[in-house]
Amino acid sequence: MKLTEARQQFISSWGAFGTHWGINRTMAQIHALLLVSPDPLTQDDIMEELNISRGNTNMNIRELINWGLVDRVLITGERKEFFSAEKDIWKVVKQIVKERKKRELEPMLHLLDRLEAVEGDKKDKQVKTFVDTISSIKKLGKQADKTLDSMIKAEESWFVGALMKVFK
Amino acid sequence: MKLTEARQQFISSWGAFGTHWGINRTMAQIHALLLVSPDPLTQDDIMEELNISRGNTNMNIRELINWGLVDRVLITGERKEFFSAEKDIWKVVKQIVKERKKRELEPMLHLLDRLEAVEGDKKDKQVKTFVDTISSIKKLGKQADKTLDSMIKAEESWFVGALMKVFK
DNA sequence: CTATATTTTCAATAATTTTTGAAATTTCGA
DNA sequence: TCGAAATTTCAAAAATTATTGAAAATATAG
Repeated sequence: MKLTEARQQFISSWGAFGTHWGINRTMAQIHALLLVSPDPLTQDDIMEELNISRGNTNMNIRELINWGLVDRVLITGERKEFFSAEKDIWKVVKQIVKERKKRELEPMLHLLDRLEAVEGDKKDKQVKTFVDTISSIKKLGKQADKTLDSMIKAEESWFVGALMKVFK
Repeated sequence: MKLTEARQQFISSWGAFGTHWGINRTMAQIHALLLVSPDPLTQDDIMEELNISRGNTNMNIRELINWGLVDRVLITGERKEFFSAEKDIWKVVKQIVKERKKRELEPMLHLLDRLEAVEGDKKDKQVKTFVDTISSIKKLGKQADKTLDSMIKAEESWFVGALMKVFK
């Protein structure tokens, strides 16, 4: 397979992959493009390569910057802004975990705290099932929260080596 | 907070949560409803409780059954089908991990295998960056794959206790 | 400061995904 | 086997989400 074709396949699959994870196709494609680009790209480079409009490109680049996955790069002598993606995949994963934990897991845990305190008699089957369900989700969620915190702090080499031993 | 309100909040939040994970709102809401229902429900119960159409209800129940999160339950003396959700949250998480691994991670790893074999001179910066990116994603992906395999086999009690020690 | 290049915004449009509801099919008791 | 109840299907409509493109805002060179 030729490089051009391989790049296209990667970009398109990364885009499709993203949609399964609540990330829009274009954002994932821009990310993929920057991942396989040795040098920083401008907005125009990205527009041209992916055949998307200026507005779309701009919005999604900014979103990637918000996620901490892409950086603005200043190149001396150039007026335009350049963009480059973090290439260390372990850092990328940790960054995504960190953001999603903050945006989704933590608010969910706070909600569960409030819901667990529902009024009513625990002998009522409805109440009991509700409280039991909420409690068990909360318990697992809190555990996941702690585990992810540790993961965010961990080194890849450590992760790759040590985790396998634990999970036997 | 009253039970009715708490249930509604849970169902609605679980639905919103799902949309961030590529699961449609209704499917997540049906799942939430079944999670907090002590007894199995019929399609009509679900339609009424969530105010959704018969077709929508039917399709999403079927999808939940495909995911292995909901079971058809036969109740003697009743003609209608009843549905109930797996209540053990650890089993639910393992089931979701198992399915997503099969549907998303594994195909992605196969693609990466093919893409890694791109033609071209590794001294070419474009080629080198491409291959390096693909390789590092593949490496982490394979590691995640193994780790998830072990997790799928693990007991919750073990997970909760032991994992924390590892992640310091 | 001015002119121009560049970036950002956002209302309108397009594309995609979800939902409906009625018709077709299947199931099962009598 | 028949007929009513239950389930499934799926084309059309609605809702949601993504994309465009042009105008506004901003930044910078001269």
